[in-house]
Amino acid sequence: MSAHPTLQIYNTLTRTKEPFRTVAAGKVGIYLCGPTVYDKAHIGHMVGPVIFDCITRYLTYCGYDVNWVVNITDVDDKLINKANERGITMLDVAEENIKDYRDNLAALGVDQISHFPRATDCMDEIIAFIAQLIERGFAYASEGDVYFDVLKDEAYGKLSNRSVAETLGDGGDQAARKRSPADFALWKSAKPGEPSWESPWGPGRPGWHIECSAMSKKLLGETFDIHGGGLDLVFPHHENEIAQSECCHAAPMVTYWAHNGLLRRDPSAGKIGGKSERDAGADDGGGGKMSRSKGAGGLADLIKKQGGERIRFFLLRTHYRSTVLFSEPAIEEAGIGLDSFHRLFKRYTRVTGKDFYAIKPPTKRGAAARGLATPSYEKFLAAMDDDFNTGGAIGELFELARLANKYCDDHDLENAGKTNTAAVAEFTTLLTTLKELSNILGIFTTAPAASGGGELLSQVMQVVIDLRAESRAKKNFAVSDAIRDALKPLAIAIEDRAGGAEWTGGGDGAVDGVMQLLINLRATSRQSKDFATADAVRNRLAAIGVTLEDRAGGTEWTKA
RNA sequence: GGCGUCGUAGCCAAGUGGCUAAGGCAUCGGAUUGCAAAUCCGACAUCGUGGGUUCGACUCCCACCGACGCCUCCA
Repeated sequence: MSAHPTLQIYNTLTRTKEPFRTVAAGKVGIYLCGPTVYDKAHIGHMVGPVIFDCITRYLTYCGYDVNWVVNITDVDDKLINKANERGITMLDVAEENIKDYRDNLAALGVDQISHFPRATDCMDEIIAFIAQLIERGFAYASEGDVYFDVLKDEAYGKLSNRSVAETLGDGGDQAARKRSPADFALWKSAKPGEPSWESPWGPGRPGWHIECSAMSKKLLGETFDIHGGGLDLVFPHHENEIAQSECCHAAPMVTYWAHNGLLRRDPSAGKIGGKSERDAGADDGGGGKMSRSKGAGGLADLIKKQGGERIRFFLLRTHYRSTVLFSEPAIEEAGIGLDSFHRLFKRYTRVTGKDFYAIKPPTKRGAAARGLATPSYEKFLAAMDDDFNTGGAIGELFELARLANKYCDDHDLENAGKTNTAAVAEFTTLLTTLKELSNILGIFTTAPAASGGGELLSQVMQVVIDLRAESRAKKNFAVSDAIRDALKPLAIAIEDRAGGAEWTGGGDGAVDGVMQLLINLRATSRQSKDFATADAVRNRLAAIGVTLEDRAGGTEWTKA
């Protein structure tokens, strides 16, 4: 596959959208700055991985061979401090948080990463890189530290659009060792008791920026295609990376610098994990701010509560360069939209007897007969071509869902139209295209986890649905409606269909609730001398291994 | 202060120098349903304010107001 000229990518370096071209034909190298693993991840750490996962999927779909690297910074002051606080090693701190990070990525469906290098695994490359910078006159050793000589780099400041004069701070604690306050550390000498590595300049550890230059060179080469990260990394991190790599190689480091927007919790609270949160100190519960401790540990819990697909979908609704206001109600709202797709997938099964998640759509961009889906298909790709506009692309997914539902309605595919093979084929094409496009976004890749409550709930619900169907057949709507109403507080919804009722929802405690509903139904039936219904309840529960025992204080149920 | 980003309906959010400014949530009608749910159809925006450029701007330029980011660690 050759270049893809219709794709435009916004480049921070030029502050414009540019046509996409690659360093090597057909190949794309991507480097995304990953986390410093001194603590648990927060949702803001997922923005980059999710969008780059989509970018990788899309470029792969367009025929490129993508190599995507996400680094892990596992040596740093904060890790050392955290290890000391907790009385464990820096390595322990890193391992714990890397696991958390990777679990979170997996839950959000981020599975396209090719390499996951850790700074501590690349010490040789880092030291060699620093040595080369010294040799070429862009860095100098000073009292066991090594600094990058910013004044030697004429291009310094080009990414963040500032002059060296503007970057001059007070030089920090190590100012006395620097030639210029703007110089930054490539190697930091070890203080007593700190983890350290041997180097030509004495024992120490790498500065923050050098690992990315060394690791990207190792895995992607001196010049590669896309470098990503949060907008907050533009300066100083990425500016310094460019300085290091381009001075060392005398070649461009990256073609496109792509920075994602940051998450905020509240319109006035600043970015998540940002300054306003750190300054807030103890959690005062006010202002909608998320304290660092709460925010830092919250992602795994949030995923558990909301589900990874919802969070991914929520993040993808907005263009990646925008600021996103994050809140749980907003995620839940996104989930409501998602549910309408899940219902359509069940409808597909009712019509065709097949599983939506088992559909194998085309995996490469190209001409295929897409029938009624064609306009939306083209708009979807046009949106992705325009700087990976996932928000616009998702709009087309909803459009496809609407078309599919309408087609199903118009052709009565769940009933009489089921045998209309041409119509079913057209309907299938709509769903296949929906699968093809949602694969690019990495959503709807696997069926949602079964409702909480497990197998017993499914069995008991079947009993409830059967009983209700019989009531309806006898026009005994008082009973059938009472059942449906009683399920509502348990977060279980019933939908009546031509082929029988379907239920969704439930969760922890739902089994008890449903059982109580049946027990109550049996009691009221007995009161109204409807012994047929009362006995049916007991007998059918017995058939699934549940026995009812009437006691003085009420009826109890047990599962064999 | 310097350098940037942004301001589209009740909320979220695409997009365009000129036909009806996507889509989602919510709300209100209608079809359908025993009643619901689901689904479909329909209603719901003079695009922050004020100027300018233009035959024509929400889209380009300037100013102002407001929000946010970076300039120190940060995805």
